[in-house]
Amino acid sequence: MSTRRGSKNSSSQDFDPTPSLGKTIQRLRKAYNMSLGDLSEHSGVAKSIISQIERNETNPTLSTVYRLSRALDTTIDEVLRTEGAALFLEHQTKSGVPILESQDGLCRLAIAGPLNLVDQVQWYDFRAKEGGVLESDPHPQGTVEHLYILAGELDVTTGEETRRVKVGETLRFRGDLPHKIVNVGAGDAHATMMLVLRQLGSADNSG
Amino acid sequence: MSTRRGSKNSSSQDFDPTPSLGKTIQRLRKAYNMSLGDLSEHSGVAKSIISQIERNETNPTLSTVYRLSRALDTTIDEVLRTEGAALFLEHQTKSGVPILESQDGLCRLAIAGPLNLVDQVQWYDFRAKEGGVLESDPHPQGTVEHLYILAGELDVTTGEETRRVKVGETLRFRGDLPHKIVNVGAGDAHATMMLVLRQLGSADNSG
DNA sequence: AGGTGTTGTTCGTTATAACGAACACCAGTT
DNA sequence: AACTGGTGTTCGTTATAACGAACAACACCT
Repeated sequence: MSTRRGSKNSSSQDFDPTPSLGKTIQRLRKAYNMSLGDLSEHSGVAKSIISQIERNETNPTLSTVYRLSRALDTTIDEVLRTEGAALFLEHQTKSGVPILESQDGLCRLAIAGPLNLVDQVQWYDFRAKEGGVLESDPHPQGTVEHLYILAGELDVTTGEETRRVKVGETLRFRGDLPHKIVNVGAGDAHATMMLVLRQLGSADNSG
Repeated sequence: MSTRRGSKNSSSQDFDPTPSLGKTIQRLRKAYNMSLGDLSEHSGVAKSIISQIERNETNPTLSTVYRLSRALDTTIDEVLRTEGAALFLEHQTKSGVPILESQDGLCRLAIAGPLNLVDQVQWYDFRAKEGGVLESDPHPQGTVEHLYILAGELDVTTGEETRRVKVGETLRFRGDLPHKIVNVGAGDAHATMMLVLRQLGSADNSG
């Protein structure tokens, strides 16, 4: 009944406490556009360990998970939460920040802006492979979305209207409606996306 | 103290990831009336380790925390949740099972019945030191509470009415009202308490 | 092509989490 | 009082989580 005796590949006896942990860490890391080295430096955890954790090859310590969680701006229990695997789009949250990522790798939306501004403005790096589609649920009322195309060609549909945008162009549209972005160009598409949230109080950023 | 050997910058990121973990584990263990040995056997974790975890003298592995969580009929999530320390009564939940315990040790309500019947009947071992008071919020509509006194003398107040019960007596009263049990005897009091929940559908124990 | 910087992985070493057995402690019993 | 069965703690050993450095795989330059 030894749990740890030969546990290398003995994944049968006591099944993985958190089968999704590795995947979750990796998803968050990528969503923040961090390399293993970045995350290592930022969290204080050796990158070799992070690599192993992501591949579920080790059985991390609480302190390790904790440090990673902090570096990823979330909490231990968020990270450990065994959420059902996402189908196409999944969105993590914590402070309401959507981190979108397509499972098949067609699209990725990575957080680019500073985390502490998350309540006012959210700033993403959007990349889509050929044919990639990103569908978004409506953001909060009053949200305005800006899209600046760095590469490729996109169709943006918001509400009933569709617009085509190319490299160098900027599109500004309502983010509080369901919207969809399709990479209609020949290769990869790349854009900077900014969400400006409606300011409610406006006086709340002290301290 | 240090998380590990000379860590990068052992400044702020080093504080205990889960200062409450040890306390939580211990509280749950005691609430289930388990000894370290019992929990060890039930969870597969060495009792020496459990002891150290409870005293926050080690930095457990996820798998360890996981096994403990399972044995305590809860999830890693619940166990790690940094809840504010309880004042007088605190109640853990998971499946709705109240585990009541007085911080100062005057009263303790320990789960006695099998966990899988938790939806139909909850069965506790109640102990109170001299002067101990247990106040309960109302249980779900239709709940009937039974109290069988094993030792001591208690005053039970439910709604507006108060009854005094002594050794050997049984009291049956509505549990869906706020109620209070006071140890009015000279020494410790001891009773078996059973909550019979109102059966709603009765067809829901498949899984 | 051959650097050059990046990525993630592998590898040997060290610190330590987990283990089991021995220990100390206390309450009940004879 | 000594004994007994239970509690929680300690102690030496073993397996391994975490580490850093060396490695490999890939892209991007010049």
